[in-house]
Amino acid sequence: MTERRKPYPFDQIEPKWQTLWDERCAFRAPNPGEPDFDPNRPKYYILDMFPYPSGAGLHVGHPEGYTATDIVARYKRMRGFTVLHPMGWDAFGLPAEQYAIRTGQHPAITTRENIAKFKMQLKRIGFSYDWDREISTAEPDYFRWTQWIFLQIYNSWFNPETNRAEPISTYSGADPDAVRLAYVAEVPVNWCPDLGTVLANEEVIDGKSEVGGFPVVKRPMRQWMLRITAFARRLIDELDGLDWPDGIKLLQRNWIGASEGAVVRFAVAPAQLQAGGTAEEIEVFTTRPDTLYGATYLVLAPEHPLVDQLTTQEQRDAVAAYREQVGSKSDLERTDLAKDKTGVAIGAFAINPANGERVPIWIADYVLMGYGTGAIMAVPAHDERDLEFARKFDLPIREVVQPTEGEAIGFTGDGAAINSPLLNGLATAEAKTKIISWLEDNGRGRRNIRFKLRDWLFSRQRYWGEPFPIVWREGKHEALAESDLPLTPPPLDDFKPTGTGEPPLAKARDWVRYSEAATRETNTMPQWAGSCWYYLRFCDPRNADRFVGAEAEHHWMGGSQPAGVDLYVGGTEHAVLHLLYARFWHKVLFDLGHLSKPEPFQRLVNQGMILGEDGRKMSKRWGNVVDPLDVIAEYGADAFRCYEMFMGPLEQMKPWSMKGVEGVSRFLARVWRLVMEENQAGEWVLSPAVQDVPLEKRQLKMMHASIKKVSDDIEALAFNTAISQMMVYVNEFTNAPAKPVTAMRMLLVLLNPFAPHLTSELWEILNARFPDAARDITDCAWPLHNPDYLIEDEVEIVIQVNGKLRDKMTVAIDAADADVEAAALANPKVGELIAGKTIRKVVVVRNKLVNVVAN
RNA sequence: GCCGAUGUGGCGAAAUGGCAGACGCAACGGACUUAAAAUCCGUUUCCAUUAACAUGGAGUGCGGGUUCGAGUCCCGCCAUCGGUACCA
Repeated sequence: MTERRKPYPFDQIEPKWQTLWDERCAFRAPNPGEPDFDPNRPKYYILDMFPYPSGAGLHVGHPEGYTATDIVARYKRMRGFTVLHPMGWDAFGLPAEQYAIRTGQHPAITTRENIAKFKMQLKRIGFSYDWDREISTAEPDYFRWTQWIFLQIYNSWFNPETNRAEPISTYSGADPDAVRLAYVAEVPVNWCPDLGTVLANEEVIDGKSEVGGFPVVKRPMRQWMLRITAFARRLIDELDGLDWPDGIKLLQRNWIGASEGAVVRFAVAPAQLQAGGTAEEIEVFTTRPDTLYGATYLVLAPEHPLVDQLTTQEQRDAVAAYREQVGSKSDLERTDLAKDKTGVAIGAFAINPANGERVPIWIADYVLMGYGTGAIMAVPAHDERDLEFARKFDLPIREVVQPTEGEAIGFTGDGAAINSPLLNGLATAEAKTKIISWLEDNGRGRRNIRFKLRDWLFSRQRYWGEPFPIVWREGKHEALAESDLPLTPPPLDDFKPTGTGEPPLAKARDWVRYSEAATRETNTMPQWAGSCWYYLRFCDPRNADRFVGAEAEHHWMGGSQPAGVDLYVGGTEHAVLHLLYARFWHKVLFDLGHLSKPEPFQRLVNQGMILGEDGRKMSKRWGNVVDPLDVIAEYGADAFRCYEMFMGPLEQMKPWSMKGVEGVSRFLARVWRLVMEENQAGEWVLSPAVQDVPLEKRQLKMMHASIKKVSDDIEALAFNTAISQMMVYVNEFTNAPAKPVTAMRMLLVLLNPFAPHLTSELWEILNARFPDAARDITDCAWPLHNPDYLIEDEVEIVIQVNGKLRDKMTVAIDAADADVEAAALANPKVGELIAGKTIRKVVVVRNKLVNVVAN
């Protein structure tokens, strides 16, 4: 097969300019204090979600967001901003470790190879990253500071008085370890017996391991936790000022899940207290304290600590059996299969504080230990789950809320209180307020807000991650000194899980032994750790003394806006976890005085997924993965970039189409041929049609309309319509006998952020013949449109009769409404249509239309 | 179940409440060519009427509503996709 002739010589142009940009460090962003730093230029920080460098390399989905940010970066530079546009690698992580387990290849080696491949691919697309700022989370120079930040968190606590993180030294209580933001707890983790390891939540799908599909069970283990729940309120409230999609804000709010309600204390019926038991009351959390009179039984989570004390002799065996049964259930069984309610009464009773009634206490696995107080008051008449449970076990159901219409039993909305002496007749909102006051006055409860958000399980039993800068001495943890950082993982030949749940680092006996009396922590941090603060390191990536220099941080992350990164683009898959974790770390560091602003990412945009040509998700399995390098080899990087943006709105999911790439490639070739032509020898030379001549009126209009449209569209990230406009621009000039050099230059400038190689080359060629402009197109200032050129003296307006289009006419711009109305009524078609009818109204919209209403 | 997004030609898509389908793909026709590719020009929502220029009607998932006028705003459905799931 002979190679098809290239529509224009992108295969020569693109490497040429990529090399030049590299040599000139064309996209270097100087920091304050550096010689070429210009304090008069405003800063603009444009960030991509950096990739995990997998073995498969990039597919065309990755560069979608990267292309969008690159266009904005190039555009903002031309608008006079100093743009920080960096790229790096989220280099710790499971796939490299799994690969190591299979092949014995050290993860550091595969990671290095994968990074090299990713970087080469990105460079071939012509992105304007400041490669001097490249970072990798797996390099000691980087993870040293990840460990340092962990120590900041470890050495802090959340002071509820000030609502801020503070150094642990300001805590006056007896046991600082009980309030640290990083703490150790025995918590249930995802234990996968077949893999012999603990899995992160994100590695568990439908109760089975992502790798291999083996069952996963909950098992309590000693784990490091981060106290993110202390920041729940702020993480919700401080979303308000951010320029994020509403859907993402909502997702985060729901994930954090604030519920307003009350804690109610139920006294345990005295005779029921067992020998040695001290529990006198049970705290429940409810969002419907107004239904207190309808609480006909209590349910505790099976793991609730009071269960042992409260269970009566007769019920011991049944309770033990039930707890055994629940404990052995996998997640899958407890959620998916176990929709059917189960539970067992423990024999004890409690007193409903509202009416003094004795109500039975049950345990059931539909009540979760991890939420609220791990105990509920069941109001079967007004809660679906309680109703189902009560019906199954024949427990009493009392209606206490009357809906405006319909059946009270099973009604969970707001209504009027009934059968509730203190509250009768009150609407739900008032009833809640009143009963809470009553509870508070009587010492039986208080107003309370609970969050769904759980503390962050921060340790992994893995090799390829940041080791904790912690040692254990006599069963107690203590921090390493900052001077001991970075703490590098030990070299290890055998990365396999131990099978016992003990981390692989435990195999490095010498490394683990810190001193005679102390041993190192052997857990490692999760992959999220490195990505929690990489945007900060980009501000000052080579700083050896601090995680980020104060001046650099202030410059790039400060400013007049509420937060630092001006534009952050990435996929929705990180809408919750990454963005929440990063905000949390940022707030801790902010509270401790290390940062200028409380929020990291001011403006967030999610790019939509690119599907395969068959409309399915791109995957090896379907064989529909497209490699950017293949596209670039055939059509060039500029066509690749433009097509990625021309496909449709950035946020939308859309399928790939090679035919579409071809179309965009034809457009770029037309741009090339506006300026170039082939001579007899088949060489491309500057076309003689390009002349220094004035523009015709309609050409001037086209030029200025395009400046306006392309500028507005880039600001709005509507790249597809910006490209459409440039296509129209090119079509306008394609058949013009002379191509005015002004118009050609203008087109190149507008197109430059999208197709930087092609436009750089043509700019250079034009400069050889018309040498009165900037030497390099990247030095050009972005143009401003002149609205005067967009004004017409005449305008075509639409004539409607009863809202239907009937005819058109041309009138003078801004013609008086009365004149337009008269002209419309004089129109023969209108006359025909309104014959015999009465004109009720004539609507005239200036320069748009006239609508005659008649019947 | 709950939350969110989306629904417009054969396809990707455009449209501050004011000419629905810009721009591109595909298809078809023409020019150039010995021929093809490439390039350039044109047609292309559907239905009906007409020899033809053309004319009429319908049309943005479905049903209502607001308005002189609705793809766009409001109410109620349906479908697809994504997230989440006993959170009291």
